This record gives sequence, C-alpha cells and structure tokens, in this order.
Amino acid sequence: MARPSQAKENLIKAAYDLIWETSYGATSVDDICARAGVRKGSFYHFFESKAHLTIATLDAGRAKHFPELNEIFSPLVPPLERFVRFAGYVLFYQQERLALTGHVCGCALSSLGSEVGSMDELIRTHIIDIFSSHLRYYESAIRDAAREGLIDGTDAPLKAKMIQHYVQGALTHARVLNDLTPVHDMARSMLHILGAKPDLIPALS
Amino acid sequence: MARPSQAKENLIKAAYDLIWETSYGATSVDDICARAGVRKGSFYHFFESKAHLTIATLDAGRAKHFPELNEIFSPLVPPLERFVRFAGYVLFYQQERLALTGHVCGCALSSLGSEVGSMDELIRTHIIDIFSSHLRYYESAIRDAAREGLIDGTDAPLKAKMIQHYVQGALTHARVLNDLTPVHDMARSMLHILGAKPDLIPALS
DNA sequence: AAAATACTTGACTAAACAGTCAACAACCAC
DNA sequence: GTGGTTGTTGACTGTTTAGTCAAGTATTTT
Repeated sequence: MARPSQAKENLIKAAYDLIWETSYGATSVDDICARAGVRKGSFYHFFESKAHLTIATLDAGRAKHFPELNEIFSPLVPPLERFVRFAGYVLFYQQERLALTGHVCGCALSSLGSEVGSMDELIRTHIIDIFSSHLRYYESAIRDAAREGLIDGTDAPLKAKMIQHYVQGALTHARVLNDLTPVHDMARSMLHILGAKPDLIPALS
Repeated sequence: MARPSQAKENLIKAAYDLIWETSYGATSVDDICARAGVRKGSFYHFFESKAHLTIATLDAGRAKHFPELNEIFSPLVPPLERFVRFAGYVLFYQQERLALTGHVCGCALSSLGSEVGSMDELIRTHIIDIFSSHLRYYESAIRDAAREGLIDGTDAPLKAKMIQHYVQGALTHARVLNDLTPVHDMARSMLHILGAKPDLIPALS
C-alpha cells in the first residue's frame, strides 16, 4: 500500500520555482533536490529525468491557474473587464514572485519555451497547448465585446494574437529590465490594442 | 607585429549563431570552437570566458544591424512605411535563419536576455542598451507620423513600448510554435496598434 | 506478526564541461 | 637571418552534472 509522501509535490514546486527564477539549463537536478528537501534517489524514483519533471510542472501550473483564468474570462464578466482583471492577475503573480526572488521573473512559459523549445519537443508541445488555451480566452472576450458594440469586431483572431504577443513581450521586457512598469501598463495597452473607446473602459485599478 | 587571423571573428560568428539557434546554456565552449574551426587554446587567448564572448557577439550584432536600422528608420522615410520596412527586415532575417537551421529562431536578444538576464549583469545591461535604441527608433517614427496627421499622437512613448513588446512577443511565439505566421502579421499588427487608418497604410508587401 | 508496496538514501559511475598551460608556429620589423 | 609579437595547440586538471543502484525504512494490508 502506498506510503504517504510529499516528495513528489515538493519536487514539482521546487522545479517550477527554480526554472522560473533562473532558467531551465541553469537549474540542475541537485538544485531541485536541495530546494525540495529530498535526495536524488527520490527524484529518480518519481521522475525519469529533469525534462519529465518539467512536464509535470507545466501540468501543475495549468491545474493551478486555469480555474482562476476561467473566473477572470468567465462569460458572466463584462468582456473588457476580463482584460483588466487579467492584467491584475498577471501583476499579482509578478509582484509575488518579485518579493520572493528579488527580481522580476516574467512569463515562465515564454522563457521556458524560448530556451528549450528547439531541443525538447514534448516540452514545446505542452507549452503550445497552454498558449492555445490562452488564445481562446482572449478571442472569446473579444467576440463578446464586439457583440456588445464595445469594440470593432473585425479580425478577432488577429487581435487575440496581438494581445497574446504583446502580453508576452511585455513580460519578457519586465524580466530583462527587472522592472514591473510594462506590467503596470498592461491593462491600458491591451484596451488600446482592442480599440476600446476610453469612456467604455472599466475602471483601471 | 600582429599575425593575421580570422579566429576571433569566427568565434564571434559561431557563438552568435549557436546561442541564437539553441540557447546560451546549451551552447558549450567546445561547441563554439567546433563551429568556429579553432581549438580551445585559441578561444581563451581571445576571450576570458563564454560570457565575454557573448558580449562581443552583442557588439558585433549591433555593428551589423544598426546601419540597416538607421536606413529603415531614417527620417527621410515616410513614418508609417518605416514600420512596414522594419517588418520586412525582421521577416528577412527570420527566413534566412530558418533556412539555415530548420526552425524559427525568434529574437536573439530577447531569448538571451530572458535566459541569462538574472544571472549575468553585464549581458543584461548590454541587451537593455540595445532595447533602448530600438525604442527610440519607434518613438521617433511615431512622433513623425503624428506630426503628419497620420495617427493620433497621444502617448507616443507608451505606443512605442506597445510596439516593442508586441514585436518581441510575436518573435517569441514564432520561435516556440516554429511558425513564421506571427512575423507575417507583424506589419499589419503594428499599424493597427498605432491606430493608422487603413487608407493611410503604405502597401503591405 | 508477517508480507507487500512504496519511499528514501548517498556513494558511486561516467560523461560533460570550463579553463590552464608549456611548447610550437607564423608573421613582420629590423 | 634574427628577434619580437601574436596566434595556435590539445592533453590535462578539476568541477559539475545526470543518472544508477543495492540496501534500508516506513506504511499499509493480510
């Protein structure tokens, strides 16, 4: 019968944190074990390799964040407000991670995908799948906003991609500059990209 | 008297190519030497470390690209056309690199900065400096376009940042998805972000 | 109490890696 | 032709790294 253990979850959390803070390549199996408080034998009991653990961190991240994104992008939320709330959600996690690490960490998926994407097909396709989900949140909100006459509805898919690319570029910049200004500008910029009229924009908190 | 040698230039080019193709961490000194066709003793004769060589690649990239960017963003070029030409310039280099490597490589600065920025301050500040220059190209073009009545001139600095973040997000996506579609969409999207009226947009080639 | 299952360990192995070094070679000035 | 300067070499060293393994331990079921 199974012997209860937190080792697996601790390894996933440790890998998630370390890879996001620095990079995939700079994060060794020993580093992850040290952060998780387990020994290498345990690591390899649960995971075939660092790459397999990384896939588990992506799945854990999805499990953690998608319920929250479902709330933010719920069809019950006024469409443009979804983007404002989303900007708040991004800022919240960036500030939290900044407090823990001392520097802005940006988008974990984007950094990981960029670094590892040409060398590990499994990690790459997992990230692409998550990116596709994000894109559908944006598209749905854009269509709903157009239906309410809040914005011009032409080319919703392209606008969704603009939003997605802009958000990730802003997070990458925040990380490189070690400065949250791009994240603070996010709500306003997304609404600008969508062509929302200023008087129709919900309060930017 | 100096003994003529191409070793240094070959090392710089090799490092530039390999780091852009894969990543900083996945590129070893041995890899660079193999690609450059020199031995490790020569590597360390010219460069103190891989990090120092990377700084040299950033300087070389700047020397190569800035004359071209000066032409693209010349005040003699109609402002909105500068963005269209810039998109063409980005596409050209992405297609060239795709042909050489078999996969989309995205923005070398962005990838490198994201991967290494929290661990090497010298590399980070070099990249930030280059980013600042790019931003000034965008701002200048935006102000010129506003002066000509082509776009709304409010908040030129924020729009320049939107452009910059969007461009880098698009390139990161192109790299992760291994698909140039985001780069093909770039001209159109940048002009949309700037709020350019369709009839004022120069021909999208 | 015994057996089965799952978790834990850290020394160990082999490979990868950054960086060093003394010696040699090529080029140019004198 | 000689001496000075610069470039080249690859075996070598020490460290880092991923991954293995036999043995031990903890938990649960029978």
